[in-house]
Amino acid sequence: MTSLPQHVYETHDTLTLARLLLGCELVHHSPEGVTAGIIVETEAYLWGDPACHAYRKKTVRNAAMFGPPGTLYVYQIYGMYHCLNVVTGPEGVGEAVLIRALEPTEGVALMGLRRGLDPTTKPGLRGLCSGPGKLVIALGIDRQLHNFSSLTTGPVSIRPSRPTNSDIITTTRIGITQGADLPYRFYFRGNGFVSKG
DNA sequence: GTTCCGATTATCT
DNA sequence: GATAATCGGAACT
Repeated sequence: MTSLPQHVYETHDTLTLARLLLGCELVHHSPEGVTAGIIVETEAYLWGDPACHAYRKKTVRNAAMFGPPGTLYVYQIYGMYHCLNVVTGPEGVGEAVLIRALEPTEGVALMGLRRGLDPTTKPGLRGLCSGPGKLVIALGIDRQLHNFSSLTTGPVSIRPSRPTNSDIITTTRIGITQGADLPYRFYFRGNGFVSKG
């Protein structure tokens, strides 16, 4: 239950945290049970970065990004899915790390239930959390409940874990057109739970 | 006021 | 590989 202390979020910049969070375990203590997985893929969104939601101005949607580091930023994407971010950078500065994929460690059955996996066409453990929208569903993350939630005091937390692989690959980010050339995506080499690559 | 388009995914061909 | 599903900002008129 030893989760990352608040000062970890406060004393590292966004790009450092994007790499530091790899290998840590994202845990959600929900009423239905505990679900968790090791973070194996992240992306950084920085101040002044055209792909960052906080690039233009503070809105109702991106308000959580301007909160203190260690806050959750959950937003709806494509009108039907959600993405989970760890807010980074000083309060008032809109930066965050997008969690793109997890290697499931706890509550696998519950995750499968939430994903509505058909046993006959089950994608298996690998497809359970191998994408930002998928892991939000699998962990039971709800924007109403968890946007603005603190990773240090709330139901969703991050704790240090064994490094599944210390070999980190750096590439460009996925699914964006602005700032597409920036090397802000990080993932473990050879890890089968990464969304792509 | 209206149109366009995404930090995606499942389900086709 | 292509596309539908679906909605709130942003960028227009």
